[in-house]
Amino acid sequence: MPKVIDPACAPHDHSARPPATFVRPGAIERAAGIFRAMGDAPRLRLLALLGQGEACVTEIAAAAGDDLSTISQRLRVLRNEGLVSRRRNGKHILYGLADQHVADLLFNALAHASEGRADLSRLASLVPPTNPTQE
Amino acid sequence: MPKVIDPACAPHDHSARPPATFVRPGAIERAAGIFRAMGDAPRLRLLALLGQGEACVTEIAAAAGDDLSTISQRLRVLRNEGLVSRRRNGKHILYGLADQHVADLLFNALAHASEGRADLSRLASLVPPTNPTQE
DNA sequence: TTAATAGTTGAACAGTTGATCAAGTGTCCC
DNA sequence: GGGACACTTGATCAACTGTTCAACTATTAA
Repeated sequence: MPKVIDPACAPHDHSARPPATFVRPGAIERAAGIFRAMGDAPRLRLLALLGQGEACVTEIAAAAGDDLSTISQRLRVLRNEGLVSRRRNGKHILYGLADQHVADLLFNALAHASEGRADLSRLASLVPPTNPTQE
Repeated sequence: MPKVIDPACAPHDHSARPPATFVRPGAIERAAGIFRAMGDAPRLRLLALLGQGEACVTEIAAAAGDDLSTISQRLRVLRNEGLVSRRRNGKHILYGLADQHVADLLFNALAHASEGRADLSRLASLVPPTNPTQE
């Protein structure tokens, strides 16, 4: 039997550790908000769609097979966390990913989610290296 | 007033777009699960703590000022999504970040959350380039 | 102005989730 | 074995979240 070197909670000291507030508390809360907004499959699918380019609400609703109102509510959540951009074009309102950071986050997560069982090269097309929201 | 070039939903065609299933559906669901697990401030703070190195439950509970049971429940959620590693050391169970991917995700999110108003150099110490769970 | 299209917002309801407590398992030491 | 310590698990309950429906605002075209 492998004897444990230290009887207690060995290699690290039990009390001489810097407090959890190593990173400013506000950042944690904001990051959690961002994750919470992305932590819903329909909403994440919506973001993935926007990763392919801008789209108006009607278009998104058609692609998702959902109600306009439902899509609008989902977009509101994403917008509240600053994850999507919004601009008007006539009668339509075009949504897109807010910035490259969001695209990176999305890509990273999908890469992790597909780890070891899907070819990541397919994911690359989701978020091209150039800015997805060209203007 | 700037006249709109196209009367309808201009620059992109309204129906000639590949379906949202550009990335396999399972990956979206898993990624959403990961985000959901990280989308809670106490849980994210816990992950940030583990980013500094392994820790046992008692230690985490002390740092967070929370109940053992509460911490255990939070760890269960994170473990269900494969975000943390677990190994026994005598009476204690040491938790850590599951892999570098999780660390990257964490770092990326905190970087985005602090965008433009905090120096990111501080965050770098949270997730060192070397693997945080040395064995 | 009126009608039609496009989207947002508020309320209500069902489903989910997180904290807490009590009871359980596993490991160490005597 | 027995007791102490270190967790885990199941149940309960309050709080939150997502969807739906109805009513509302905004833009365009006639």
